[in-house]
Amino acid sequence: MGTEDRKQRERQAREQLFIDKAHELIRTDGLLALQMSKLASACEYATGTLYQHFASKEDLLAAVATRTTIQHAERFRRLPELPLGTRSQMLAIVLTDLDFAAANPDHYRLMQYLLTEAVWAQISQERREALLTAAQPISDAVSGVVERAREKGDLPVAREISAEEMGLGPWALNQGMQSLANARGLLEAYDIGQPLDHLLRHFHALMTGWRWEPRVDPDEPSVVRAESERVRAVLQEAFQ
Amino acid sequence: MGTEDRKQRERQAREQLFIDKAHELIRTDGLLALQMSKLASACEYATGTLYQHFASKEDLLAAVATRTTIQHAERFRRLPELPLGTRSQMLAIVLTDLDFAAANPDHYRLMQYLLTEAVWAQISQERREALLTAAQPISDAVSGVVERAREKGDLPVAREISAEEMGLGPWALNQGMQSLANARGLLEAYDIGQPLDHLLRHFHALMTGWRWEPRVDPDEPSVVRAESERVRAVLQEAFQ
DNA sequence: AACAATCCATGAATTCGGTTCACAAACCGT
DNA sequence: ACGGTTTGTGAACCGAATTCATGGATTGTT
Repeated sequence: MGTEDRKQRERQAREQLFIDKAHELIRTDGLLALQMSKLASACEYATGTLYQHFASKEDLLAAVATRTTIQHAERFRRLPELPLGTRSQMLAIVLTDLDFAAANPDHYRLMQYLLTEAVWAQISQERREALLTAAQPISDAVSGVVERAREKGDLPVAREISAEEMGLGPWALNQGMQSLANARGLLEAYDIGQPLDHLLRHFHALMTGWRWEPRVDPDEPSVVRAESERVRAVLQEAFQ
Repeated sequence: MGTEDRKQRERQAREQLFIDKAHELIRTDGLLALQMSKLASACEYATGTLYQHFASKEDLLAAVATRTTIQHAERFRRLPELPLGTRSQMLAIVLTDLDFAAANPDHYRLMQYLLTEAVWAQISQERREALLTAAQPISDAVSGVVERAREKGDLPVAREISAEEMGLGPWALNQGMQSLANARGLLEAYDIGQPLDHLLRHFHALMTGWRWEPRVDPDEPSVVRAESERVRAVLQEAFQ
């Protein structure tokens, strides 16, 4: 039935419009200022129409986060092809994430908000799964690099730890640093600047601690910086 | 003026009552369920009275978090006296934090919520500072251990990184793992269990990567477990 | 002790914004 | 063209945070 298809497409397009506009409004006015009625009228629809697409405001926010996550995840798909050793590929993941966070400062904040238990509970099962699924390629990329590193002998296979659990280390380090960096005033209060530069050094310490070869010494900032530059150049090259 | 003093004390006591009761209500019914009017009547006061103490609900929550943080911070004060090497003292910090998080599952969630930009903005300057100040001893404990380790030669002094910035690594790792562990369904979706056990292994990898002596090999779970047991025993001994 | 002035607890009223729903318009097949 | 159904509308609803006019308690004064 052709008409059915068209309606489905139109519905889809409208949902996209809502999500894009919401993202835009969040970018300009902040998460706090987003109001369902304002969003609706900005899209030239009635408030009720929003609720034909999203079960709640949190649900809408989850949809926004999902969309952004899908775009983000896209960058990881071609990672294994890069002309980089496994350890540098892992660094490439962290750098990609870092750059993405810098370009989308709201995204981490939004994710942090959504993953708060109180908020998470307000999101429909369906959207929660969609969000997790969207993030899957990122997790897969991490596990994939770990597996390849183990196969190639770059990374000793430690007992009782899966590739996913290995990847949890850099993931948590990254996540934690983003949270801390985003909490306005927190790190400043402790005289800590440039948290994200330090993230890279701690990342190398972590990798070296697991004996992931070839080692990069976290002690020497210039070495760490040079390796980041090298990997960034490869990423730049590969992705236009 | 004695009467003034008494009134101050009573006011203080009432504020404490509000904070304690709020903490209790959060423990039993969850953060989501906390209502200002319910809290007020649970304390046998009118709603408006709450607002003589707290500028907003977020302000109240910050006060709850501050109180808990002060209790938590207390545990770090006597840390330098412990009969442990510097690296084990650092582990002691992580373990203390871990145990505290296990005993106060709401605290991390509450902190995560409060540090969300949207929420943070709702808290009065005063309370924000109080919360940061309350956490200061923890940060001091971390920096202190790093400094002592450097002095004793357990930890090489890396270039361009302060003691605070060194401590940022384990802090971020810890924080990130807590966030991930708290996001219901997130780690399960990626087949990761026991995230906090893995935290300890990654912690040792990080420390070893910075060449903090004496090394503990993250590869061997039994070694990691044994070291945790040893340090836990010392903590147990010291703090009754 | 009586009185005025001040303070401050009270809880009903206000406000705000997310969510619902009765109605109407648009759409569909006959 | 017409009945039936689906979909969009936005005013009304509702819950919960916050405010504020009120009155009772407390303090200071004569």
